[in-house]
Amino acid sequence: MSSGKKAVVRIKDIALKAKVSTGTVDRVIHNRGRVAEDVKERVLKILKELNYEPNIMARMLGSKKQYVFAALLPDHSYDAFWMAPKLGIEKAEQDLRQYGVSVEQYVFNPHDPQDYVKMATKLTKKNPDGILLSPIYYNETLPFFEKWNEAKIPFVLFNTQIAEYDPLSYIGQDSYQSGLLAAKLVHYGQPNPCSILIAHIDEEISNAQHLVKKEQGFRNYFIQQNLSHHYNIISTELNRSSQSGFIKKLDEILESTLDLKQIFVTTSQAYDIAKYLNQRHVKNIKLIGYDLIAPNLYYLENGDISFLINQNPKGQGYWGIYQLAEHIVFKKEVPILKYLPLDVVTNENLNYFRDEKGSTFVEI
Amino acid sequence: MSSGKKAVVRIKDIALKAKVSTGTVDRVIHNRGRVAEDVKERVLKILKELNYEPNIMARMLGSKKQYVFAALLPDHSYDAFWMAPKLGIEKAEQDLRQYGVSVEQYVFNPHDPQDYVKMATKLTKKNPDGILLSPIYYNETLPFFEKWNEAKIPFVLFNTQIAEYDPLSYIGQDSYQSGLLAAKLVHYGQPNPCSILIAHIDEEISNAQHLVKKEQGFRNYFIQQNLSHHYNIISTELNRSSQSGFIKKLDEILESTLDLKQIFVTTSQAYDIAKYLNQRHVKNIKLIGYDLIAPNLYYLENGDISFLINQNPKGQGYWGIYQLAEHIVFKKEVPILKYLPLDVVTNENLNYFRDEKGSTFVEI
DNA sequence: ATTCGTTGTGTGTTCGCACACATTTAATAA
DNA sequence: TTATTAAATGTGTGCGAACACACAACGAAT
Repeated sequence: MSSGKKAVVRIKDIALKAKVSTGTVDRVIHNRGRVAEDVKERVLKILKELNYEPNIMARMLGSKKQYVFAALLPDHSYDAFWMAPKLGIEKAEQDLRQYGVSVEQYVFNPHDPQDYVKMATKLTKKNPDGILLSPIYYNETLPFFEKWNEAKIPFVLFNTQIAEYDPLSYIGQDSYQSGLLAAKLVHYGQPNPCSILIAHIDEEISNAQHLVKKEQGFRNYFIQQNLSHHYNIISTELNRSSQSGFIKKLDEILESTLDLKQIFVTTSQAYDIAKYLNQRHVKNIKLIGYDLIAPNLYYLENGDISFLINQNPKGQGYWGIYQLAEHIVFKKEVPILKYLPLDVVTNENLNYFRDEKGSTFVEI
Repeated sequence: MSSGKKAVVRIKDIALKAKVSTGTVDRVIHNRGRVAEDVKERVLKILKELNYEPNIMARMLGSKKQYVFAALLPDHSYDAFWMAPKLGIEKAEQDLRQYGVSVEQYVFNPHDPQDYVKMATKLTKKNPDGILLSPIYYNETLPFFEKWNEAKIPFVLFNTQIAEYDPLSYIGQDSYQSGLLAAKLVHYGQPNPCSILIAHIDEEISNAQHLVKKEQGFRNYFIQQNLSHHYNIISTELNRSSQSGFIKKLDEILESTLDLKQIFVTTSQAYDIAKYLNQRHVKNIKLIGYDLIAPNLYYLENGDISFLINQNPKGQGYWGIYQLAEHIVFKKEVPILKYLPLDVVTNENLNYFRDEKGSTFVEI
């Protein structure tokens, strides 16, 4: 049952009780100095005694302070995955507009580290109040972390984690755990011995730590379940830059692996495997992939992809900006790590994860 | 790139553009009358044109209005499921406290319709500003809907839907769709012909429309996929009031259905089936159930339950109160129907749905 | 003795909205 | 015509915090 009529304490009440003016109380609260030591003590004591909490509405109202956040993220025209974070960022911007928050987006070509550096430099020059970024280039990112730390600009990472140079927080998925989850789904759908393919598409595995973790999680599931001998797990890196090379490599794998029953695609390109399997009229291989982008949804709906694991990319963008605001605008504490849930999406529950009416799901 | 310094539109701006005073604009906005028709039109047009949105901070600041909401829900000591909505309600209350919102909880014994009526009556006497309830008794609820409609108290339903007597909104899951989802999971894990059991536990199917819908969805999946001939789907109602009767009935089913491979429990008592299967040392039957309550999690973790479908009960409570506030406090429009996502939960992604640190997932 | 600077303190204004109150305009009755 | 009233519109104030500014007191330097 809720508590009664808890009289709200105002600065005025504090001032009255301490026999000073509101200005003095204000100076004490904000530690602006110019208050006699004994008076300060007295006010501080009463502040704590009456459990004063500032009225956020009033605080926000008065100050016309504008906060400019910067978001550094890949251009979605190169990879549709990045559309969703962008939408999340824009939704957060809209929700926070009345608190004086605006977000400037700095978009780079995800295949060009130099462009990444260029945009990061440009962003830094603007000296924003907070930064949200997906640091897909490790080495190129570190110097900026140093700069931002020096300039005391808090930054939040999403989608890709770099633990060094403490960010304000990281928002994204737990890649290892998501590998475990994929393995569970594979195992559940394929209890009998067979071969399983892990496919990394269009990414240099040496440069993409999160894919390595996915694979580790996937393989470890079977080890933990004492099923290593049941399954023959192979992994490959595919590259779509050459369409014929892509197909040839898959042809080779299918020819040499007759009992292949499942393919786990660690990136968002499961649809390209589905397309290939369709072309080759292969029917008995099941597919699990990532991300609810349009081409994936097409194959999910007609059953060629069994499951998609949703990384909630829109939530990542939204929550990233929101975390910045929580810290900078509302001056609240924020968790350093914010893992978003691993959503198992099938044709049957797709509608609730799909971004139709501009809604998405995030943590409260 | 984000839009520039879009100056926020104030009543003053509207007034200026419409060549009237702020008072007139105010009257138009709040529909207080006493405005000439043509002026009203003009202001309305500009309002829409400039996309005016009231500044919530300023609005809240001025009025020290207190809102009291009432929540009518079953006592969680009878059924652990109801703990989560309660937590959600309390979290929403906390989040909304600074807008003057408080929530009074009216808790009833879910096995006693009279207690339900008693608490509903008590609640109604308090004349709250809004009501959130789970109307588990259809007939007993209708008269209250009428009363509340007369008294113009908006009410929001959660978990159980009653479409008549339009509520402000309904928050919960789509039972039919969730049956479809369960069927998909069953089918995926059991591609070969077998028998499947649908078990309704501790509920009169005649009095629980949502269970019927779950079964319909489940069965229709196989019909839609042209798999009816592959699977022998049987359903049963079990009652735990007699432990021996419960076991005897299950014994009979298992004896007479040798190829039983999957059991779909439509209620939150999958753990009791898991317990039974353990006692009988049955290993090759897979289980799918609902709700992340402790005993279910136990069996999910040790693998006896394959999947749990999460109904996001905490989110239902949270969002229910939040909807009321959106409508009553913030005077925004709210969707009549709010389906929460159907979460597929396994041991591998459980942690993100579990309510550990007081967090839960809801739509933004 | 005056001027200055420093420290401590109080006052007044602003933010956008809601609502009470004041004033103007138009319509109608005497 | 003027008085009376209703309708239409304008003005003013408070909400609580933040912050600019005013001002008093006092010692030090000129």
